[in-house]
Amino acid sequence: MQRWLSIGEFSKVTHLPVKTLRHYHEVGVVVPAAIDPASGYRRYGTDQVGSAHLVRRLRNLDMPLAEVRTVIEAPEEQARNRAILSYLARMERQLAQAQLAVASLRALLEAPTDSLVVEYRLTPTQPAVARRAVVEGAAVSEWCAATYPLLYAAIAEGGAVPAGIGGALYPSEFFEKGVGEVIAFVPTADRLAVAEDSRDASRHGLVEAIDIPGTNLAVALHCGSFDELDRTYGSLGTYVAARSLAGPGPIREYYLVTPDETDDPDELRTEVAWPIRPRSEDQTQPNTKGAMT
Amino acid sequence: MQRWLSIGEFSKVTHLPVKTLRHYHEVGVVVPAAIDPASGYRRYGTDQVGSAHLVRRLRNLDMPLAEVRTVIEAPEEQARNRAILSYLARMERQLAQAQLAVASLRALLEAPTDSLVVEYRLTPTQPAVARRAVVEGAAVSEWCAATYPLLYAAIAEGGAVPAGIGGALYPSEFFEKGVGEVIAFVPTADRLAVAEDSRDASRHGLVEAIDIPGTNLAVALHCGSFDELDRTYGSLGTYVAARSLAGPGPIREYYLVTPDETDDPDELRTEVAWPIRPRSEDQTQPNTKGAMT
DNA sequence: TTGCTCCTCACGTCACGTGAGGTGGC
DNA sequence: TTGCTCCTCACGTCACGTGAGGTGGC
Repeated sequence: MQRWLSIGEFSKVTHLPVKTLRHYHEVGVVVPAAIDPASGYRRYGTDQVGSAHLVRRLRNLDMPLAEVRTVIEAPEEQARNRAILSYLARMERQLAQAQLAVASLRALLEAPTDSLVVEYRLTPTQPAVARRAVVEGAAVSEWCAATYPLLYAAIAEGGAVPAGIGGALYPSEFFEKGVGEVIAFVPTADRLAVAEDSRDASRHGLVEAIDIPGTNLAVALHCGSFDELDRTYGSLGTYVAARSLAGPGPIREYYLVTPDETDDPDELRTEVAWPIRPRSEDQTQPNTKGAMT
Repeated sequence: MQRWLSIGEFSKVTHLPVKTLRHYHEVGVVVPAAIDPASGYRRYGTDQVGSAHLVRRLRNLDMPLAEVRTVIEAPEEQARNRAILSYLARMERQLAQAQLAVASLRALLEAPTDSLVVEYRLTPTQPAVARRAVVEGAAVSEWCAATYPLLYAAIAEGGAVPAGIGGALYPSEFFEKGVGEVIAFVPTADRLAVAEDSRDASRHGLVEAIDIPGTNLAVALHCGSFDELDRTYGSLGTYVAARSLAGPGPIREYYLVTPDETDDPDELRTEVAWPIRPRSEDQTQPNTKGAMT
């Protein structure tokens, strides 16, 4: 009664194309129960159908094949289901992402280019608590959302209060390679000692006390979702480049109104700060405003 | 005042990695305004920033680069926006698809394998109106949704009424290659003459009058979403293979309760009919029932 | 002059898809 | 015996990513 299924039969009962099944065999995701030694024909067991259905669903959700393999090789059903459910959670976040991307595209098509107001600013060197990590472009808002609570907690633990707006440093590499070391920080009045403890305590949520170096900045205010930030980068970066103002150092963002404070993306306020080389005027008049339409 | 942007600067204002920009140059999606003849350095114009932003958003939505290129090369803004909006509509359908895939995976993990009731059936050759097309696996439900209204319209136009449940024929190739010629049909009492007219009238919604050949079938009822159909295929196909019953001809589906009749996917009813070779019992007792758990 | 930015070229990756050319099973 | 199914290579595709090795600009 126990019969094998040929690759064609298995294809029909799993809805996986034959070429795909051969590929899955090659990479070890769905391995036939037996191979006919004479003909080389693949023979699939009826008990492999359920597993193949699972593979098809996971691939429909774009789970990488390597990950699919570890899921279906998981010995206990518990671990397997946990892996799948965590991937589902990731997927659902990604779906929300895609919907934001659609909204962002709509916005780009409809919204006119805003007039740009650029402020020149000379920031002093400032102590801060900070956390750094090598982050991918797409993951940065998630990482920030996880980081700032840690920073505020570290400040509170140190018996201090924030001395300014929280921000982050993005090196050129972050944009040019799509991944780089990002430093999120919250300014403090003085160098915090407590932060050194938490540095030793845990390598994961590693919070440090550092100095954010002073520099000359060209600053523009971005109103709206982080997904739209490239537009302000475009306007400000073009403005800076057209005037040959660019200086060394990472680009900064200051988060004036954060997702913690509002649920409406339109109410978010972010300053984009482009490093510029010092100019003689800046020495005497550190806060100048220039406008462009 | 008009200045060029180097690839690094352009990368920062567009949030596109340098390697990606070079690739886009190579394939002609974002071509630098000028190339320094001495150094080979790419020079981007400030007016290219907006277009690059658009490219980034379209790629975030996984639009193929070739299509992105035609969009940004579209001379009139009208045509461009139409192309984008139609892609957005496609995307939103795909997002809905992905959410269904998540639901389908959840269902697979939670639902137990139902007991399978297999009915043997000998269908006579039957006249029908039909429409055929080479369809991809993923597009089939959409194609069917567009097709059945045409078929019912053709029957009404011919002054006839449907003589049975609508269905479709799926050749092995459809599953084994992932694409194949599908024939959707609605039975009629007699061969419809009018269908010949509509055949001449339009090559698009080409509706034909054909005979659906009689055959022996093993039939199982599928309750629920089309996305879950593979499970019934798995049970029924395994059942047929284990008993070496398989015969020639396409697999059929009969749509007893369709999405037109209910909005709840759980209420959908589809018969999956596997062609089997004739058996002596079937000659005398065409309708037998077998049950399996 | 040093270090940084930029260049090309060739190859790798991921998940298949596409023939070509040939053999086994009913 | 014929036609169908199945086999294995080898190469193609898509959208980049990854070095290697080298040069130009401030």
